[in-house]
Order: sequence, then C-alpha cells, then structure tokens
Amino acid sequence: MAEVVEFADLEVLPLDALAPRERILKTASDLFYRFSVHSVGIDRIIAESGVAKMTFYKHFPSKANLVATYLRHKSAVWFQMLETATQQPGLTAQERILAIFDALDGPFRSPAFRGCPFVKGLAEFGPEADTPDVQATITAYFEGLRELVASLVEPLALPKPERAVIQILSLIQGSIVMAQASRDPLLAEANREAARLLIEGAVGTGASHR
Amino acid sequence: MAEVVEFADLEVLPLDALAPRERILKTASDLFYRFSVHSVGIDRIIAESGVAKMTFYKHFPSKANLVATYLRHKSAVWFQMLETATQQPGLTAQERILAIFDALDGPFRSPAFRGCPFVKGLAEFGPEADTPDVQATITAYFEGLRELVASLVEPLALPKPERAVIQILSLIQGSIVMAQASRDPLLAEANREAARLLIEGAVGTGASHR
DNA sequence: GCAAAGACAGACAGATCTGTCTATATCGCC
DNA sequence: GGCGATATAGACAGATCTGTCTGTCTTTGC
Repeated sequence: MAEVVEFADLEVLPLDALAPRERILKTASDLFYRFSVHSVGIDRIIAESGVAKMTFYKHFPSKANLVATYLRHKSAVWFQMLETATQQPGLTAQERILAIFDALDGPFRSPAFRGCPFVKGLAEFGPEADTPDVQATITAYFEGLRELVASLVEPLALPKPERAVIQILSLIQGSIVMAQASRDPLLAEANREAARLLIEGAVGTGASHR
Repeated sequence: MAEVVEFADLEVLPLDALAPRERILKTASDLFYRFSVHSVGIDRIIAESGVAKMTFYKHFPSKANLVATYLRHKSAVWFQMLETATQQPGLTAQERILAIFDALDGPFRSPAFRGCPFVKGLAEFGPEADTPDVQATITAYFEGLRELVASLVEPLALPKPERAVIQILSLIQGSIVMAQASRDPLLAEANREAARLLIEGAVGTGASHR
C-alpha cells in the first residue's frame, strides 16, 4: 500500500522537479522498458537521473532491488488502469471483460509501447536467475492478472470457467505480444471481438448468466 | 536453405561427437534459451562447449552473429515442426489451423520449455538495439508466422480473413506466454478450442468454406 | 611419413559492470 | 544563523565482458 503511494505522480511531473528517489525510479523505468534491464547499467541511470552514486545506493541497495521496484511500479499502474476500465459503473459482466481490450487499444497505439514489462522480465529473469525479489514480483503479476480475469469470468457462470479464464488470458497476453511485434491497429478490436465470441460461444453450451 | 542443412542433427548427437561449430551452436542455444542472451558470456559458451577461443571467433565473428545464428536455428526448427503438423494429409482447412495447438501441447509439457525465443529476443533486442542482424531475424520470424497463419486461414474463405489471422496469431503467442508463466496443462487444449470457436463463429457470419 | 590446416590453451587489452568510499556542498528546520 | 541530514562529484576496487594474439598440439590428406 505504501508501495502504491510512493509512486504517485511519477508520470506527470518534469524530471528535475522530483525528489531524487522518484527521479531515479522514473529514469530507470524508462530505460529498462525501452532497452531491457541488462542493457542498462547503473552508471547510465545515475547519469541520466542527475544523481550521485551514493544517493542511488542509499535509496536502492542494489540493482536487483531497483529492478524489483520498477516492476512493482509497472504492476501497480497497470492494475490500476485495468480496475478503472473494468469497474466502470453500468457495465454488464461480459462488458467488463471486453473493457480490458478497449483499455489496451490506447497503449497499443502509443509509439512508446514496448510490450509487457513482465513478459520481458520473464525473458531476462527466468526461473534459473538468482534474483528472488524480481522473480517473485513477476510471478505475482501473472497471478494477479489471473485472479482479476477469474473474478470477471465468475459472474458469467460459464460451464467451464477455468477454461474461459485461460482463453481470455491468452488473448490478452497474445494481443500484447502481437502489438509489440506488428503494431497492427486492428489488434485490440479484433481480440475484443474474439473474446466476445468466446464468451458467447461458451454461454451457448448451457448456463445462465447476466 | 544451406541455413537449414547446417543445423542438421543438432538435437540428437552427444555434444563431443559434434564438429566444433555445431558444438558451439548447440551449447550457446541451450544457454541463451535458458538464461537469456545477455546473461551468458562468450567465455561461458567457450568453456561449456570445450572449444578454444580462437576456434569460436573463427566460426562466429562476433557474439551478435552467434545470436542471430541461434535465432535462425530456432526459427528453422520451429517452422519445420509447424509445417509437419499443419501439412499432414487428410486434414481439413480448419483442422490444419487447430493442428498448431496440438503441436504446442508437447513443448508446453516439457520441463525445458522456456517460452518463445523470439518474444524473448524482442525483450532483449528491441527496436533501439544496434544489432541489425538479430532484429532482422526476429522480424522475419514474426512475419513468417503471420504468413503461415494467413495461408492456412485463406482457404476458409472467411468474411474477414485478416481479422481471423490476428486472432489466431494472438491465441498462439498468448498460449506460449501463458505456458511459460503458468504451465497449466489445459492451455493448449483450451486455446485449440478457442480457435475452433473463433473460426466457426466467423464462418457463421456469412461465407462458404471447406 | 609429412606438410598444411585447424583446434587447443591461455595470456592479454580495453571497456564496462556493480558496489564502496571520501570529501565537499546544499537544504530544511529550529 | 547554524546544525544535522541529505545530495553531489568522482576516484577506486574487483569482477566480468568482448575480442585479439601467440604459441603448441592434433588431425587429415596425399
């Protein structure tokens, strides 16, 4: 919870108006996301955030700690966006799920879009890496997303809810990967439609909903 | 075409029976896939492949060249598997598409499975990296997959084939990401079913096929 | 059996990485 | 206005990275 507050306003303020810790985190976040974690050294983060090395190590005891903090930040922002989108009042249960794809459309069109930080994290810090903090953060993200989708699928009372959860999750992650690889403007809409068909098709095989 | 031949038998022979070039490539391939490219240094590849440093640099002028070769290898093996699966005689056009998900089920269950090398490649060598060979190989992979799926969708004569291609591609990539993140044994089957529903649902909206 | 080509072992250079340390400057607060 | 906390600048250590170079050994073809 302090986790969320500490990142407040990170997106809007100019860099030099931020306190050192936030300046470091924002700089690192941008660089890690654009170039990958292993491609960006501490020295570069320090130089671009205009901070002294000792200041950096006072706030972040190690690079791994900074990476974990970066991922927690991305996770918090992303889940907040998802919850805003899916919890809008007046939506049916089905519309809440489809709202995820509507929320993806904007990011997909941004030139700064570089895919999912956690898929990238999995690529750089797989199961054999020795950075438990980082891996735990990545695992928590995927688990959190699964729980969110499961909570949205449950009110539909589908005959095989866990299958629908897998399908929706695959569509979400797949569309993010494809957006990164191809930048097709139809992506979000096509996958929204796919999700709709899946839900309605599953409903057809025998269950009440609303 | 020489590209494919040069990797022949790389998967089966014991390491020390291979010629130096193949030994290097197999060692690098395993290490890159398990630990990520940036986490594995040339020295480690040389040590584990039991080769001299000069021998390495004779066969691969740089690490980037080795990485590109590694990705071309993975691409060739993967497309060969896909073509074997989808071109089986006696399959309908729809079954050819679903055969992709059947082909994925085996790899998903392998403990050595670590996701898609090209998604991981995109994570480590994004658009701002200065390794054109590597990036071109990654781009070619995604383009090749798109073309393969498009060629399988086309005979279905769907009303919106490009939309179906996007949806199928997203399901494929999404299931690969999810398999890496969660290892749910239902993944391939659930997404196969999703693809089937999508195709049949799209057909329903007005077109002949077979 | 011998010459030529290729592989081996390992030192070396130069860059870069994470993390530590010292010494100086600046800022907030009473 | 002065004090304590915090930030700055930058040298430094030790490890590790890619790529080069020098020799010696092994294999292979004739």
